[in-house]
Amino acid sequence: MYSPRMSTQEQPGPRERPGTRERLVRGTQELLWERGYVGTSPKAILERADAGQGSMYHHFTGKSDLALTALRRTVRDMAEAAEECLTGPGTAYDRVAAYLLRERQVLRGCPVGRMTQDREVVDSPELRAPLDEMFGRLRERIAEVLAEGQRRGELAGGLDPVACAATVAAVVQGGYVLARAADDTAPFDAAVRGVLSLLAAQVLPAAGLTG
Amino acid sequence: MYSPRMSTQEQPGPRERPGTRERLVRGTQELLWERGYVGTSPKAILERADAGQGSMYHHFTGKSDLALTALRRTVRDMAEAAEECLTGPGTAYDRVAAYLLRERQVLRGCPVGRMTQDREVVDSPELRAPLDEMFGRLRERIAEVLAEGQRRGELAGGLDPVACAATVAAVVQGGYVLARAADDTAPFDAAVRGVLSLLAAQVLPAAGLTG
DNA sequence: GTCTATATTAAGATAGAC
DNA sequence: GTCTATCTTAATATAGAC
Repeated sequence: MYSPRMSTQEQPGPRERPGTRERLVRGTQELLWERGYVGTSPKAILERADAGQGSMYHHFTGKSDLALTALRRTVRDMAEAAEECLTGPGTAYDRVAAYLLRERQVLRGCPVGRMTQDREVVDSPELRAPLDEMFGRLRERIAEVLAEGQRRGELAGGLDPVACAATVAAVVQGGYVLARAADDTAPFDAAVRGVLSLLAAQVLPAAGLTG
Repeated sequence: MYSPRMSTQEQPGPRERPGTRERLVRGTQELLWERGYVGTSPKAILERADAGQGSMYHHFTGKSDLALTALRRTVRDMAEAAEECLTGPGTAYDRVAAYLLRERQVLRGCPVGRMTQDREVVDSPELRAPLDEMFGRLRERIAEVLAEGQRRGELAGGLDPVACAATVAAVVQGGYVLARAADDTAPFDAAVRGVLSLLAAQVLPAAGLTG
């Protein structure tokens, strides 16, 4: 029974038009990023996905169900991008810097962080869970990288990996806020530059020159 | 012609019930904080202010006009609170620490920063202006405090006051995001602790012991 | 200045045909 | 699986009485 439709795990390449369900998810991802949960109406989703009312309520129980699916997808994508920076080559400082300096659409804000400003999202344990897990995991990974840097003698022993990991994650999220308020990426870049200079002061001299 | 009504600059004490206009502004401040701009309906405002439709459209041209008034008020209040910390006693580090550690309702988020996630706010030059001015002024003031600390020999000369000021402001705004995602104030506190420890490493030893 | 209608559009979901 | 009604409630604003 061949079918051109892909499974529910559909991940088509850019060449062919995705199925209706996939278009609904992707359209919702975009709209949640642009307008948040309250600002995203089923009507707007259907228009963007080029689908009818019936399709949405066939594949999902309603707006919150669809939003949950979209949010999980977005979180997965963001977590992968962060992990790539943090597992890259170089010292602990290099890897944290790679995360801080990675390409971002700063004025559009963070697709995940944005959701924390939505009452209906944070008030729903199900919708908040993906956010919680992503930011929790992110802070853990940064803390691990920093702690590893200490063990390798790259970073000062006095540095608190858990606290500084939260600082690094907060600088990114807060940088988005400052940039959007200014309608200018400069505050984001300045905030990143500032925390990097403070971290650089924790880098021990000549640690790698023994090899 | 005596009238019990106060002027348009009404600032009544806590004892007497404010006028209708004032109740509308305060109710809108609360709702914008809780639900953002899109999530705040005229109906909800009127219920909270215990006013009728007519009152709102008598005092204001509509939702955006009332929101602008409320937003300006909120911004003014926040700016005053920040300024109080930054002009307080002690070293530059002490004053920045006072700002970072001041009492906040972390899980409710920042009433000003929250607005940057609202499409209709950042897309409106008029509504975005108060946010822009407040965060711009905040970063300026922190930068001034840090630069003054350098001149006084309290802080390392290598520190970049403008960049680090953005970092400090971003840590607060990002701390809110992380805390709301976790439904726990711990990430906020950790982020503040982290940036304070990094700043403490920039404090020059024994600067004040010469007196 | 404040109130109660009223109007218009959208949000969010359901029913049932195809 | 998808479509087009249809439904109910809310958002936002106007009109005009008091």
